[in-house]
Amino acid sequence: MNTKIRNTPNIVEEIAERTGIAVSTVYAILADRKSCFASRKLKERVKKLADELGYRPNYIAVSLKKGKTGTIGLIVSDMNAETTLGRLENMTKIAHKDSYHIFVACSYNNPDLEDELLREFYYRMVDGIVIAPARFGHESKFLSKLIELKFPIVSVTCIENVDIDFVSTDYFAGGYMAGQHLLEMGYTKPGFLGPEITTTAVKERFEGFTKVLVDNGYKIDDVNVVLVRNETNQEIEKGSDKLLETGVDAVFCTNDRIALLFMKKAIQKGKKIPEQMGIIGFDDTEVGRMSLIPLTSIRQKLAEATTQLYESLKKKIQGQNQPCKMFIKPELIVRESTKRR
Amino acid sequence: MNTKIRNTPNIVEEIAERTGIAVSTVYAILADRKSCFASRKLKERVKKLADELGYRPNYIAVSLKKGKTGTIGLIVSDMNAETTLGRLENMTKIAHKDSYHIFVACSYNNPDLEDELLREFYYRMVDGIVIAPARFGHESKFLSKLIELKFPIVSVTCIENVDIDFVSTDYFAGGYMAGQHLLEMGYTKPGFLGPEITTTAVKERFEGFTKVLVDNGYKIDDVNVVLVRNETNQEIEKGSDKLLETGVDAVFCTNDRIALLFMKKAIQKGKKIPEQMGIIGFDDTEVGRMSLIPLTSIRQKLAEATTQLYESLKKKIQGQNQPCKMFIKPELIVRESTKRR
DNA sequence: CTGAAAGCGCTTACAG
DNA sequence: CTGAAAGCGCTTACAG
Repeated sequence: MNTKIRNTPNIVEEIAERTGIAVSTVYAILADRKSCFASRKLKERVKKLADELGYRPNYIAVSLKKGKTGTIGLIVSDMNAETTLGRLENMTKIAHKDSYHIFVACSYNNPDLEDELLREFYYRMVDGIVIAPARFGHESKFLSKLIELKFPIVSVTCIENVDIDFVSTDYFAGGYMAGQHLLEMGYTKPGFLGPEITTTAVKERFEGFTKVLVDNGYKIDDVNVVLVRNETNQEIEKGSDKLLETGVDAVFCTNDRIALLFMKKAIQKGKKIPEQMGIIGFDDTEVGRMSLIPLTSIRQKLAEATTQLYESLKKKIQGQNQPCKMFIKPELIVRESTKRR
Repeated sequence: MNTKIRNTPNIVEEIAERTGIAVSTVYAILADRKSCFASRKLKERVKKLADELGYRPNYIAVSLKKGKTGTIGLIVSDMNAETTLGRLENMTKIAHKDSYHIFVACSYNNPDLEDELLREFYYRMVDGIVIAPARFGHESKFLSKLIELKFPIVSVTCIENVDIDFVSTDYFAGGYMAGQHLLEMGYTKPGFLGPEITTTAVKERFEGFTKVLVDNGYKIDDVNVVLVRNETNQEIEKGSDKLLETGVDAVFCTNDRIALLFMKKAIQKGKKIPEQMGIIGFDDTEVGRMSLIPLTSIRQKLAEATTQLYESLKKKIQGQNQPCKMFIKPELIVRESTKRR
């Protein structure tokens, strides 16, 4: 009975045969095991043969033996945002130092797909998972199950009703900073433009923004707010028109793209920027930086957040499960679009 | 002698014990093997137990057995470009349909790091590799070795002196289309702005561009060309000034970012766009689309290219090694920055 | 139809 | 110091 169906010729066996030593000795030599006292000459011969025959240690076999795959799964929620690429870059860079490799998959904000991806990563035996959660519908059963199993998993945002560790941008602080900056620049009728408030990240931007206005003597009713149904250009442009009609002299938009579309509309209506209209976005993306009138924005500290997140995940993988719920304040990047003074 | 050091309790063994059947029968049931004629009741009991005990098939063990890991390594050359994210998105999406998962790593255009990443992917037993090659210095020994070994690997660009299969944008055609468009719009003094020509992708853009001008009666010497040392804002702005001084009335830039920086300079110098100055970029990125004066550009057909590349790779993984060297024509996207007529 | 056995390519503990 | 053996968790071919 020979059930041996090799995918490749076994090079280690061949080396053992050719040199007349045991297979396990070959392994010992190739792994530079210190308890291996083969002669220097023999060691060299083995290594040379290995090189000639194109030997590569089978990482899969090692993984099976060690119970660790040296692999981290990253689930992002969309593939458009510059922040996604930033997170990915930071994560691969940091993790590579510890010889981790990164699987990437995207949920497209679809909770069902997210659930499936979590399952797949889990079955593929990744050592840990970093998730940028889908925006809606987090009754994800599998996510809860992973947490219950104490599987190493961390999130880039806080998830409502789910006890997951996270390192998130402090969106409330971001909204507060945006509003404060507009007031400091001397604008007196600040407005808000964004999508309907269905996510915590947007809700907190909004609440931070209104908070600073209230702190400065505004009444909530005095603040002009336009929420658009979705973030298509068309909807945003309609929303911009609507907000412009209210007579605002400054606006905080929930992201840079929305801010730039608003800017275009404002200019079309004859507004001078920043003199007659201050505009501030969120995320500090290249579109804002490259704009003919460079955009003031709130920058998330992605590198710092990713590092913290990674360290937390690494500890979990190593079996130390310290809770980690952390918010990181973003920073204000002042550019032309708000420089009234 | 007990060398059994489990990482986890073996759930399959436990199920076998509890139900009084053999381990291999449990596997047969869990895999829904058709040659398995256990009673329906037994099957259900086994599956329920598996569920309760949190059984997951160990993908690593399966991989070891099958000699395939269901994994593709993607090496990108930088983490800034929108095209990188586009490729990544397309690749994960397509590959996921065949249950492949994607490892992502970045060479940062560093050939040594690229070499290392190729090695790592190879050792990690990925089934295939997709590479966006580092821009310079392709004497990469390991890449050549992989090709020699007929390891499944494909590239997003043609690599000089390396016999690798690829699906690339036809940059020459792109340059040609750009020049043709400027002429058709009635511009008469077209110029070129880009980095020093050290890569094929830039060289071909340039050659396509000059070709169409020559085809239309221009002499090479009549074409104003400014090449900048590197792509920092500062260098590009200096280059823009220099090109503006030559009296060009239109310019083809090797990418959208350069085009927008040039646009800003041209506007500062009082040029009306597109009336007095036509500007065309490359890559059709969001910065160009979102610009106050939307940018005409050349769009790479990334989705199509990635699909072709994936299909070629898949065949290689399956053992059919058909050569695949393919150029895909990009498309012209006309926006405001060249609409003179 | 069921189940014991061999094997995927390694590592580890241990007998000689 | 070397090497045979057992095991990681699965699958496959085959004996009963």
